[in-house]
Amino acid sequence: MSNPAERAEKLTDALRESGIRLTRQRRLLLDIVSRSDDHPDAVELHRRATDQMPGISLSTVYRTLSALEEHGVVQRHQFQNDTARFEPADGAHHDHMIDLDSGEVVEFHSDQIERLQSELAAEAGYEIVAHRMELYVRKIDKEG
Amino acid sequence: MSNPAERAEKLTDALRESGIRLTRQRRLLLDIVSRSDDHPDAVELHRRATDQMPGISLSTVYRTLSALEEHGVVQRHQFQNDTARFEPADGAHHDHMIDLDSGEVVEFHSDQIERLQSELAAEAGYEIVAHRMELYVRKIDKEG
DNA sequence: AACCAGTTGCGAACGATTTGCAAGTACGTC
DNA sequence: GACGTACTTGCAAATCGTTCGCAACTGGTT
Ligand SMILES: [Mn+2]
Ligand SMILES: [Mn+2]
Ligand SMILES: [Zn+2]
Ligand SMILES: [Zn+2]
Repeated sequence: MSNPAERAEKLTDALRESGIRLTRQRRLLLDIVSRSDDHPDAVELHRRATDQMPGISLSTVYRTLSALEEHGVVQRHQFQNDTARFEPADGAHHDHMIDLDSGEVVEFHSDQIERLQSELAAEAGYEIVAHRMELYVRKIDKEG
Repeated sequence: MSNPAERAEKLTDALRESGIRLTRQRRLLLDIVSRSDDHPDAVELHRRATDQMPGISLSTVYRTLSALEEHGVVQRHQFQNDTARFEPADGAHHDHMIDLDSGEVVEFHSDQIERLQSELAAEAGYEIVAHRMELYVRKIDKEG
């Protein structure tokens, strides 16, 4: 939908309008998260941030990620037995497959599943506020 | 599939065969979990166990639940922002809807979704080892 | 009845995340 | 461009669900 640079810019604009104070730390983290496509966790984001801002604290990373999440520009995912992972929240909704061997996270989407989920909820008298679907997978072995 | 009594008995048999030692604490917890249909967490199970065995420790509850999980007679679920919840693992696979207002957990199953999940994984070159699907829902408001 | 590896209760440790607080800073106002 | 203040930061300590070390205990076997 957008390259990392405009993605970060778009998110910065969204933030400025929401009245949140744009500190150096927040700008940096927003930029780093926007450019990431690998669902990093807080410690990894702190590591990346430290390259450009040596003194930044892990607390600030956590606080900033929570703030960015509240303002809807970042999404948090809590996969099984793992630390929370983050990604920019600009794209369309999608779910995740986690490769158990490599740890790689693959994104996917199925309109059909989403529709069925809504129907099943409706049948039970509910509307869906949020959902989570994760497939823990292994590469299919092509060898004999 | 089975009433709580035979359910507990069936699970006890499965355990005995697996060589695990059947202590009073394990028998009690196995019985309590088998009779539960509300996905209790460790603290709640400890509370229920204490009624019949005042001295039982929370550590033992946690250790026992892990043991029962390893032996395949109990299943653990980690819903969003919540402690781990447990249920007997004798029935067929199902997924969960969590009522955000009441906390109630509703079970559901869709062959069609399960099939689509496998197809999507296969398309990406993967086979599913495990998956998790949770719908966080609210009762549909019938009022104007 | 004796044996002993597995299990328990207790308290301490763990680890990811959050929080209190004093010092620092963004940003609207003059 | 400096000022004032409410918001933010870095640090260290707290939190909290869960796990772990260890000495005492016990299930199941001989
Ligand atoms: Mn993603
Ligand atoms: Mn269930
Ligand atoms: Zn989805
Ligand atoms: Zn399922």
